[in-house]
Amino acid sequence: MAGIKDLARECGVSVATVSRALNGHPEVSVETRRQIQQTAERLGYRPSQSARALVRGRSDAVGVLWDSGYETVGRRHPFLLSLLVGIKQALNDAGRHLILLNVDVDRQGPRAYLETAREFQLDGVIVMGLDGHLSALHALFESGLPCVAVDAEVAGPRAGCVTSDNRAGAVEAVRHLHALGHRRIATITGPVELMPAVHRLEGFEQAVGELGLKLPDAFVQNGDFFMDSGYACGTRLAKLPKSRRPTAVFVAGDEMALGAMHAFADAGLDVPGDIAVVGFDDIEAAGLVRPALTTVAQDSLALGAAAVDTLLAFVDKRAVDSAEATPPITPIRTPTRLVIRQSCGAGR
Amino acid sequence: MAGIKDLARECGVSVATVSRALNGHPEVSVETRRQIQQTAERLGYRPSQSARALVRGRSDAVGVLWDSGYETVGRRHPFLLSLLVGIKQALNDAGRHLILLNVDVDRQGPRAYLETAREFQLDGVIVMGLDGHLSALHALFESGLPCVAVDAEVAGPRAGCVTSDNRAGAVEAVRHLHALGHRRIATITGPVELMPAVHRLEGFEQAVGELGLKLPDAFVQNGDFFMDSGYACGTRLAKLPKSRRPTAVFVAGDEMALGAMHAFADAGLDVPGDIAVVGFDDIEAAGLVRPALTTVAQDSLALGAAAVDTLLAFVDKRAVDSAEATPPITPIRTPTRLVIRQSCGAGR
DNA sequence: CTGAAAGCGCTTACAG
DNA sequence: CTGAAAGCGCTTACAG
Repeated sequence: MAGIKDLARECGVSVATVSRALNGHPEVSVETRRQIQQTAERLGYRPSQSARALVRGRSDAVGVLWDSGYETVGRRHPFLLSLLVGIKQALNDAGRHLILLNVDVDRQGPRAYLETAREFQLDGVIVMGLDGHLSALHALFESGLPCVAVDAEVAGPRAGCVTSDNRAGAVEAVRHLHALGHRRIATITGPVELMPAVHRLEGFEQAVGELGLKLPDAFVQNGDFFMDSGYACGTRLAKLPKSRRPTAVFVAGDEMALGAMHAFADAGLDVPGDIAVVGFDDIEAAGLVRPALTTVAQDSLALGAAAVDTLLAFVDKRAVDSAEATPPITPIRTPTRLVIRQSCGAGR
Repeated sequence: MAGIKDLARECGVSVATVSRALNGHPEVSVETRRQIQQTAERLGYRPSQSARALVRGRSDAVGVLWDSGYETVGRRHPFLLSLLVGIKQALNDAGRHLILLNVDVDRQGPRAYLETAREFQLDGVIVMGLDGHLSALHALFESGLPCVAVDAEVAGPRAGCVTSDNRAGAVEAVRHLHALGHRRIATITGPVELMPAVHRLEGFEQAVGELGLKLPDAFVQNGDFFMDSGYACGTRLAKLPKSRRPTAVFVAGDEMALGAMHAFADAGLDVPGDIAVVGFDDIEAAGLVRPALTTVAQDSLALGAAAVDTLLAFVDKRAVDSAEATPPITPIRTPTRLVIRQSCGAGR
């Protein structure tokens, strides 16, 4: 309610001095600053964010772009929601708020993301749960507005990417299965157009190669990260004659892993007795099912923090030489952690 | 990039006319409006939200307040995240964006919620996952700023409350168990200071009473909505001598229900053979465990929509007679739906 | 139906 | 160290 004028009058100084005092400018005398701060506290004064953003040309707010596709089926992708919590926490620590953008590219045209960001004078945008290849995103990344994509490769003058270390996570999972004695290890992949799915598959193949294991074609089944596809892939694996059936499966996502476990149960296979299962993500359900799912946990808090740190680094680095060629972006990689439960036969 | 001046120059009209045309004022000639709209489209013009908010005194944005307590353990409360999706969808339909507020009452003082809302000139605030008794919330609700709490009773001149019909949901669950032949039905409650927990317990007691069932003290076990408490309560029920043990349990939250199911398994009891279980919420894991959990589903999309509708109704009704006594608020109730799976012994 | 002008609440050169 | 003034990009009475 109280504006800067009221505060200035109350303190007997000009609005300029109030502004300086509250924004930490060094020229203000200690005494004056203290009085202004106290009075501001007493009156419950808060500067109008609109006025501030208008005059400064920036809002100190960060936008989060979040695929409507996943939204509609919200509960289907619990990892994204955990990630949102991680992002929010990190933004909180940075003293910023978060705007959840509602952008409909189909209706508002291909520049909608960028236009919306400008409309709010956002400091930057974090993109999650979106396929990085979308042309509408290109306009955003190439605009020079700071942006960070989670789990998607992007290019642009002030664009970055953060992701879990999916390759290393997959390698660790396979090695774990190998250490438990498994030699016939299959995988169920995510959709191969998505970066995390690709990296998890690469890690799987790398580890299998390094360990000198055979990899028949049937051992690579393609899913889409959702449970039903895991069930379908699991059914196909279960149908293999016993001598050619894997004794363990690395599944690139927990929801698919749970689907596969159901398929195995329905096919009369015991998990982990007949077939061991390791998932990826560590969604809540992983710890709630029985046998509990061994899985490669993503650290959503760390990932959110990495996204925010990366973004704010771009924000600070305003004076980028925009003529300079955009370098290929190396994604920041957050470590994963193997959570051993029962589905691999090791825990208890 | 392009401001209203550029657009005005391009169209050969004044900025006032541009503003009117784009804001749908009726005085603008059809021809002029069309030209302005097309040019705006072509230039990718978007009005500055800051300038707009500053001059209009409102931002067209809605804030969401979300307890940091739950955040820290984010994954622990999947229902809140589903609800957030519901809210976002509804706000999307209303053409508004959503600001996720980061407010630290401990650090910023008891008026922090309200001050933050004013700072952003929010149209209103939706509060979720917070105990409505917090004194810091009182200041918010009583301020006259439109606000809606989900699952908490509140009072204030422009304050509302939405919730699932927890009583009816509980009644339906108990009747379902009764129809399956159960006569010894216990419950595991949520924390009794929270409205949903209270209503679910009331619904349970009401149904048990109407059906003429006995309710020994041991049949009401108090949990806290989290899994471990469900396990503890389940263990206590399992330890009852068989003749005094319930044959069915209505659990006021899915996470506790899953905990209870584990307790029963560990005690050598078969679900649903020895004891049937019905949960509440329908979190993702409910459909992923085996036996799959029968549960009273909350409709998070409908609940989010109800919250937004209620809030926007307050926003439109600016001219409230603030002298008028604040009426007790009747919460809007969203219907629940019993999802029958295997844990109650009915499905398959 | 349209334009010129005031003003929303701030921040920031520019003087002193 | 402080103040008077300009200006950020809009909307809206007020005239015409």
